[in-house]
Amino acid sequence: MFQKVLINDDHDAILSSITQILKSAGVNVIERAQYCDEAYLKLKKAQLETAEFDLLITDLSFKRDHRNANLENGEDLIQKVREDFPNMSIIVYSMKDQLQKVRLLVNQYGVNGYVCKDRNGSKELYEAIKSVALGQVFLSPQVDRALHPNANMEIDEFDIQLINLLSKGWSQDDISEDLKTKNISPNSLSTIEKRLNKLKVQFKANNTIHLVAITKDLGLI
Amino acid sequence: MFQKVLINDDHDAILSSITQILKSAGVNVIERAQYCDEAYLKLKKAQLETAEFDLLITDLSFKRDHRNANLENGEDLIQKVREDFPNMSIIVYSMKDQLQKVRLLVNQYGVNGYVCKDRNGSKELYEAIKSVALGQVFLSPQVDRALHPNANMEIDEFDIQLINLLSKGWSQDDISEDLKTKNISPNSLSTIEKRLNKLKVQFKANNTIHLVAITKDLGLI
DNA sequence: TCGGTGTTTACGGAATTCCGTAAGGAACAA
DNA sequence: TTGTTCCTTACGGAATTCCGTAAACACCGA
Repeated sequence: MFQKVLINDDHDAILSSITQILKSAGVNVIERAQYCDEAYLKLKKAQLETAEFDLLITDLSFKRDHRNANLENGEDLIQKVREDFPNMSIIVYSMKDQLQKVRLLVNQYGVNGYVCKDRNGSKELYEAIKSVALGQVFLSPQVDRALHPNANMEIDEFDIQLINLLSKGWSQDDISEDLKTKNISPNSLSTIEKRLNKLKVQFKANNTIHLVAITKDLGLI
Repeated sequence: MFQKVLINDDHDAILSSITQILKSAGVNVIERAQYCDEAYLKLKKAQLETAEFDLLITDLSFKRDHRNANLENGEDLIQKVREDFPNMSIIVYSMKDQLQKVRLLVNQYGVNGYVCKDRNGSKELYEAIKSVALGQVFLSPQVDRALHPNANMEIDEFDIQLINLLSKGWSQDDISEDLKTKNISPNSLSTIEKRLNKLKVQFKANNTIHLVAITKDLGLI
């Protein structure tokens, strides 16, 4: 079992809950953070004192407050942690259940577990901690199929970026021009329209506004 | 202090946390629900047994799952509870911190407290329970100004509904026609355009897509 | 090399949205 | 009553998006 664990979540209620779970799993040293910057500093400090953490449990979404944050969300933190502590285990404990996001975290950042904060979140987190301690990867059942890309729709980075820019107020023409200046292909207005049409069919969207709203709900952007 | 309290939240971790808080506030009888329908049934059952609850603490957002829900979210539940149990105290304990939503809940549904699940959510919930027990209305500091409408932008229910329908894929013309059949005024395409223009200025949106994306991020829709 | 397939690009007309101008009407104070 | 203000409605041209057709091009297996 893990010896020293850092938990990072902005809700005090969740921190208490995770602490309970860790204790019942047999973890002795538990530290808490409520900001990603704070979490990172604690990890660094432990490293200097050669008493490193061996597990990080973190949320993804953090509410901003008056402080200005360097690492704004869990994804930023995970990216940084993976650079500096490649051997540390990471479990994500989040409300998000978007396959896209899970896949990114597991495949790109190599997180070891992904648990959905949910009706049974506590129980699943307990299982995740035990599994990850044994060197396995744990995914909540709801997002398990994230890593089995078979049954999944084909939408690539270009599509995501497209919708993302639209949601930021860019016109289709803006996007086309921008891609041309950056020499990124495809970049024609025509292709952008075609891609959007494909996406509208896939997501059963009546128009572009609808498409953006749907994908926002899905957490794709 | 309250005698019998029902808590309703879909996260088991949060339920445990609230239970702890209630115990430390001196509440003896605590029941839990993880679905709005379940909560409503428990309230009704208690009424039949003439052992009514005197406080309901509920979340607003509930994840759907395989069950089909009658009451889909906390707002539905509160509306129903206010009809059937006009004297019951209600505290909302939610992630949402949108003034619009808070104002609606307090003014229209007469909820007695609104606590933001937050870095200090547990502490505030404890205070809220004590205040509401004394007959006061408690609002988290973050949303306190919701009831002081002075510094707030003027967006009415019509505006919200407008953006909401747009996000569901309706065209401006669709909306106009629908309003006409329902004899709701204003309903002209022209006014819809004008309202949208005003909103775009207010939210610094470049176009309608942008507007929908922004208001979705703000939780207005 | 030759089709077949799929993607990118171009183009044009239809539909919709955008945006300014202006008239009609209700509320209100002088 | 009159004038002011605010909201609603109407209209028209410009801009943008929507949608179908079709050509250009790359990739790949036969």
